[in-house]
Amino acid sequence: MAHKLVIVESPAKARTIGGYLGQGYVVESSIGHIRDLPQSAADTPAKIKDKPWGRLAVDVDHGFEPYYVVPRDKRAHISKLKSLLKDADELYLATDEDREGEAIAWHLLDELKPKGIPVKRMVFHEITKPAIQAAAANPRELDMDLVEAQEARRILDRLYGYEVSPVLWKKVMSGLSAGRVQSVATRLVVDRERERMRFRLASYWDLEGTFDAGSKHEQRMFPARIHSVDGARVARGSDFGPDGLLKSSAAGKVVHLDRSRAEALAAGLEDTTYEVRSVEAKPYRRSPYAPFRTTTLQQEASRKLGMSASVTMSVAQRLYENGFITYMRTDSTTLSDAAVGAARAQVRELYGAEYVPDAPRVYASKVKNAQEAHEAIRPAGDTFRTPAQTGLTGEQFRLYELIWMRTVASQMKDAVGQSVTIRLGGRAQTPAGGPGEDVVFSASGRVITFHGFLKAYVEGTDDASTAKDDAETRLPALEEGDAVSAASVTASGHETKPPARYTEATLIRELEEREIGRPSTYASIIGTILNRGYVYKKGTALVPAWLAFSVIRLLEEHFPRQISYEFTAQMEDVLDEIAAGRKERNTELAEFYFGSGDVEGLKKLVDELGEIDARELATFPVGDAESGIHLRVGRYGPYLEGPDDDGTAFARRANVPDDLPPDELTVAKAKELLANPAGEEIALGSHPETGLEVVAKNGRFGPYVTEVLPEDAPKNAKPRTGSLFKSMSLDTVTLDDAVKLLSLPRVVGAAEDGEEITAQNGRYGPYLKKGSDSRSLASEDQLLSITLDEALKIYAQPKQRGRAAAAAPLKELGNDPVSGQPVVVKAGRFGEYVTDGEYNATLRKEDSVESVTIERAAELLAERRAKGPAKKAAKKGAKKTAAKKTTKKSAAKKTTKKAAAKKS
DNA sequence: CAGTGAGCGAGCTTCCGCTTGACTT
Repeated sequence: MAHKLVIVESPAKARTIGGYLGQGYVVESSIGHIRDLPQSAADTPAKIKDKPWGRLAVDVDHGFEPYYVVPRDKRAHISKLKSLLKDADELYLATDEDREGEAIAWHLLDELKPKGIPVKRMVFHEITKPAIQAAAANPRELDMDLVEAQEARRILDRLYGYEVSPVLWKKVMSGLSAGRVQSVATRLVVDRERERMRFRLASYWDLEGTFDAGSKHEQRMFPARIHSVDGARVARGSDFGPDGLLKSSAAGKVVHLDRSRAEALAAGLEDTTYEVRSVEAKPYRRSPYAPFRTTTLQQEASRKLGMSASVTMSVAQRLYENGFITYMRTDSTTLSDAAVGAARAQVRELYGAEYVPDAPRVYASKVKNAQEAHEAIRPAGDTFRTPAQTGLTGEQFRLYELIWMRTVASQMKDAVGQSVTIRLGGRAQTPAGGPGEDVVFSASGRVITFHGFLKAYVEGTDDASTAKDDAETRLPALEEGDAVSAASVTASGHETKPPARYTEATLIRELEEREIGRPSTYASIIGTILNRGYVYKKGTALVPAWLAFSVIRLLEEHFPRQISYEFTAQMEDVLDEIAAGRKERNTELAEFYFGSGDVEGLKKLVDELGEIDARELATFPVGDAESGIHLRVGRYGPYLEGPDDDGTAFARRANVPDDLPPDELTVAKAKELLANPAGEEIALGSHPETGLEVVAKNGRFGPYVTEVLPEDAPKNAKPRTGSLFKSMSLDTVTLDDAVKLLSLPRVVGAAEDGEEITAQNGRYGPYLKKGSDSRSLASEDQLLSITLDEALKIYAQPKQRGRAAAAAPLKELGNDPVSGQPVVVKAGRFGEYVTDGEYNATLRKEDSVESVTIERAAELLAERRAKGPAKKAAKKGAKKTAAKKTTKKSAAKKTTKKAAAKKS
């Protein structure tokens, strides 16, 4: 029997909706996007691979046409949808009503290609039976402007990521990445660390007193803090800037107490009695927090349950799939009518009718670019289950409880009370007993008379020193003119603190406020910058690695527009214009990529990067220039360079521990590190012949042994060194081993022509050397054991071309149909490959030595041949090769040439 | 960051946003 096929995005949603729509409908899910730009070279169709823009899969020269593929893991699912469509007499595309959802609907249409049946776009914002039935009855058309906006977003992100990342590979390190979102996230963390590094603390003092209101008062003792001296307010932390100086707004108006002044004042106040100068009472009122959206859930789960963003999301996913909560990736704080009713009913039941506001509370979204395709995150259903009724346990229980409490509290009355500020005045005495300064103390209190929502839910704080919303401080009921005595007055010192590092939760909140990233990606953004090594966690704090300083500096200097904090927000505005049909996708992409007017295009920036000095980029002064110390980010991590004992500039080096936060690398710390360079030295004993101390260390090229030269050795004398053999390790190496290693290079003997043959270890392993003629050895042990006879035998052989003893083929396949040459599979430096003697072709991911046949090999070789001979390919491939070789140095010429070639 | 001689077969890394997979006893 024919049915109507409804496609939504999520399987869990499909199940629920299926129940609401009933017979005649088949509800399936797309499981998110079904097509995308190819993610890697392996997924890129052969027909576009060789195009100049093949790597991008976007034809930048012809209308930015994207080339989409169905990812491997989605193919089976697409087949399933197609077969369901065969028996359908109507297709409803019911993906989310936002930019991405509209695009998914269009991709479904374009991929499934329904024939001769009506196709409708169905949208809803809450999953309740009436909402779904109404949506099915009132479909609309696909909004192609919205789809265009999504494509623009997708293509822009691709161009940004896939053009800028390779710049980093060339200039900083292979495998790095840049992107619209991750780079700004990294920049936030780096900028915060820079603030901390620039920060200078200020110290200031004040007086804290405990006062006694007298026996009439039930609440007798209360604390107060100094407020002013002779009418001038006493400086507090917020009066100081990050430079450690009083802010200009405070200068001249406040009095900055130092220790001696504060202590003198305290002493002068010993016998003082005070009078109440003023009592100021203000009503206190607090409204409930909005129901959870993705970011606020992540923050509270972090503060209260100690869950990382990714753990929170996976626990929430399980709750969602099992029908306990609504969808967890949302930027909306809206509750459906049913949810509001359920929350209010629950409030009445649990706390009583006096806690239920007269009218339901409505929460408008605070998020500017909110797409509002879903509800807030709340308990599922038309009536809420209490946590105890769910039968949940562990993390799921705790997260459900959090969501439930927050939702219920959001439909409760305000908390009300009073806040009171009391000022007490008294006169200090000078040491001589004369009248000193007039001193005012201030005490503040808060009393909550009706807790309202706070009874159910109090938001956590990121900073332990911040008072929670339900914190109360009671003060005695004093009146102006009352006399008060001090039980104690003490001077206390304080220091300003640098701005705190971001945590996962606070970084996510910052990104959301700046409209960067989406609910489905917040958790993974953190994962990306951690995985790339840009940032690491110290406790819950996110600390930037020096690598991030290098990368961000490059981006700031060469891609200022793209890395700006405003970039995404501006992009969102443009996308909205495209969605509204007021701007063109291609015009905007062209401006971004090729530039226009004042806007410099991305392509030009990338093409003209030749002059970037990678060394300069990775060098950071420690302290000011006078310190003579700088930090370098090398391939093996950060290291310091500073003056050696003779004062030679930057001659001494030392590693920087991986876990030393950048703001802790002070000049003093750097000097300490430079004074104790290198890693651990393992003393092996003294050399039986030279008497010199022999040590083993880990170095740039791996573990090695070396001698320690005496203090009085000539300055240019160099200690002998030798790499450990692969069979040895630092833990087990003996003095005996070390002596042998230090004896290398070993003179094996003289050849017939009188030239000396030596055996030594080198970059490519053990080898023999006779003048400029070298031969590889099979094993390191031969360095110590090979005899002159054996060496001469090796030299009697003609020099091996290529890899020394050509390894035996892994498999013989037969003859190639084209060249007629025998084809074999071999293992090489870059993996397994097939060769016919002239051409070599690496096996692809889908191939294996076992599975490869002569037919497959012929195919690979034919592909390889099509690219031309290895050496002749130099013309076309030279630039490519150059690019790779220059990873460590400069790629100046290569990029500009490429630019010229592409322009034509 | 210890300084050590060749010649030779590359291909790939990467973006942001949607959404769940899962090879086993």
